[in-house]
Formats: sequence, C-alpha cells, structure tokens
Amino acid sequence: MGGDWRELKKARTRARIQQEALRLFGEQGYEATTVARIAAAAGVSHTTFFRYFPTKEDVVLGDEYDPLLEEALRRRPESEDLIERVRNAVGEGLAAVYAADRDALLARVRLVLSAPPLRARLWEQLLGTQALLERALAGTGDSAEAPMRVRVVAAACLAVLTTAITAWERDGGRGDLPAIVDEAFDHLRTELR
Amino acid sequence: MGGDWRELKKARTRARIQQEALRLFGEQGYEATTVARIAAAAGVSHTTFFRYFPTKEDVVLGDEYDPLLEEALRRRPESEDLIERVRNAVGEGLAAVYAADRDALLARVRLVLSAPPLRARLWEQLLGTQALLERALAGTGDSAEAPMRVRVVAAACLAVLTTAITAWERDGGRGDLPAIVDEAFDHLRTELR
DNA sequence: CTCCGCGATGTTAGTCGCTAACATGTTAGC
DNA sequence: GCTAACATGTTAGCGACTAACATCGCGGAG
Repeated sequence: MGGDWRELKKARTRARIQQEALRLFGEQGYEATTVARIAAAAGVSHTTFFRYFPTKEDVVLGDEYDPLLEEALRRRPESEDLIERVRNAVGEGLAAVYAADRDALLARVRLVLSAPPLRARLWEQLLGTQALLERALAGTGDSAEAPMRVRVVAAACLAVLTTAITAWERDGGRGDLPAIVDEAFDHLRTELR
Repeated sequence: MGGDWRELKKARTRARIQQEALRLFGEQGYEATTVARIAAAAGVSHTTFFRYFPTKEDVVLGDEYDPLLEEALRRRPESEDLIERVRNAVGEGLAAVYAADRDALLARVRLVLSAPPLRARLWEQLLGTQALLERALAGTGDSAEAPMRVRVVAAACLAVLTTAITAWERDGGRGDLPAIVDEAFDHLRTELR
C-alpha cells in the first residue's frame, strides 16, 4: 500500500500545526505567539515545525491564489484591453474564493494586515504575482521582456486590488468585497480623465 | 559651549557606522554582513550600533524624502487633477535628489532591491508615504477620512513610481530616471482609454 | 516472523538580530 | 576638582532559524 499512510500522517500533522498556529495567532496575536508555543500546542518539536513550514510567516501565507489568477487570465479574450483583462480575471477568481471562504478570508486578511512581518511577506509575494501578470499580459515566458506599459498596468492593478481589500478590512468586512474591488477599478478609470 | 562636542562626536560615530556598513554591504552583500562585523569595523560594540540605528535595515533606509514630497505637493495648484499633482510633485522632488545624488541613489536602490529584508522595509515605508499622499490629496488631517478615489490614486501613483525606479535599476541606471518616471505616468494614462 | 533500512522526529547546540541590566569611563557645568 | 548626566561596553537573554546527530517506528526483503 506504499507510503500512503505516511503521506496521510504528514498531511494531518501539517494541518494540526497550522490550525493550532492560527488559533494562537487569533488569541494572542502573531508576534506574541512563539514558534515553540505553536509546536508544543501541536505536540511536536520546534524543528518539526520548521520541517513543515520554512518560516513562521508561511503558516499564514500560502501562495494558493496565483494559479487561479493565471487560469482566469488565460480565459480572457484578446478583445479586452489590459486593465479590463486583469479586472475581470481578478474579479472572477476573487468571487470564487469569496463565495466559498468569506469568513476565513476576512480572518486571514485581518491577521496579515495587523502584523508587520506578515505584511512584508505579502508584498514580497505580490512581486511574484506581478511577474505572473506581466507574463500573462505580455504573452512572453519571461517577465523581464514585458514592455514598460505592461509593467505599469500590472503594478497599478495590484495597487488597486490591495487598496480595495484594505478598505474592505478597515470597514470590518461588512461590504461586499467583489463590488468594492470593482468600484476601485472604476475610480482609477474615472480619475484618469 | 553646551554639548557641542558630544553632538559632534555622536554625529561622527553615526556617520562612521553607516559608512562602514554600506562599504561592507557593497563588498559582501547585505545579508552576509553581520551587525557585529559592522560594529567591529566602526570600532564600537554591537549595542552601540543599535543605539544609533534601531535596526540593521535603518542603516540603509532613511525616511528623508517624505518631507520633500509633502512640501512639493503643497505647492501644486488646485487646478491640476489628483494624478497630475502627484506626478509633478514626485517629478520635482525626484529631479532634485537625482541631480545632486545620482550615483548614491543608484547604489542605494540597487542595494535595497537586492536584499529581501530591505525590500520588505521599503514597502512598509511606502505605506507611510501613501498615507501622506492621501492626507495631502484629500486635504484632511487623517488619511482614514480620505475617500476611496483618493486612496486608489495614491496607491496607483506609488505603484507607477516604484515600477519606474525598478525599471531604471534593472537597466543598470543608464536611462534618465525622471524621464522614465514621466513615461511611466504616461503609460498609465494612455492605457486607460 | 525477523531483521534491516529508511524516513520522520527529537535533542542539542549554535548563529544572528535585537533588548535589557548593570557597570564603567568620560564629559559638562558648577 | 566634584558631581551629575550621559555615552559606551559587558553580559545575559529571547526568538527565529539551521545543522548534526541520535532514536524510534513502520515497510519491505529474506
């Protein structure tokens, strides 16, 4: 039956660590929660923690949305201009995540925005997302070849997106996120005239 | 004669630490250079280092440009639209720094973009700059009161600026930075049509 | 069924950024 | 000169993270 049992056990350990970590972060805050404390709560040693998550930040920030975005971008017709393509692809992907996961998403956004180290890592991740956008919009395999206008558009769109998400979180998550993102893109467009 | 001698000595120590740090960063890279090593090179202990610079990152990243930008923004006439105001204020401040300091500026940008912890801190600083932009553009004393369109514009403008600077650095600093920034703003405008 | 091997885990010790407590020497103002 | 303030050094410690090595347990080969 191969290593199935091992894989399952590893997956469970991983999930347990993440779950305990998120619980503790919620209770005492990100920075006040030590890795050793998380490991103890999950019943493992701190070295095991680092075997599952390369850094403390990685427990919170998974890169799971990039493939979604890439796929959504690929489905956009060439007839749309650059910004419209990003706007629709983002809206599409976001709507899915939002519908399925709303509360979890809000909790994660809250956590990330509240802890400077997490914010910092998020920007770093966004660099990756930006490179993805540039490749997709320029149609090249290497984002270094993307022309300046594509880079500007990619950066501006991500700025709009993060602004919208931040506004949503500051409002306590009461508004409808996809609508807020859409309005933010509208603001950019109407302001440029 | 007051504490003049003390002040002078402190200023010299501070300058020596920073100078040795930048030299070592250039020679061996940011992350490979330990604070203890810098302190030793400057002839002080590592605690003294931290008395002058709260973190290792602060040796590289000083917040000296924000007041310049604020002043330049204040001088913009109300007749200009939001983006034009930011564009001109940024262009003005940048031109000054660029003319005076070009090589030093390039070296700093290179260093910051090459080291993840420095990049991370830079984003964090940009949040402050963004709040400043929002206050200035909205005319309120608190950036939390700025309307959504102002926030979107502020975020998008900073994204354009960082994109331009990044492009300048990637090109080895050969191009004319103020011109590149201007072109980047043009790209944003022409792309939104 | 037994034994061997490999993979997951724990233990320990170490590095590096950073902080706090306390001791020491140096300067400033009288 | 004397003393109070202050810059600096020493030491010890915390927390994120890494590496070396021992151990334990399950899976498969004989």
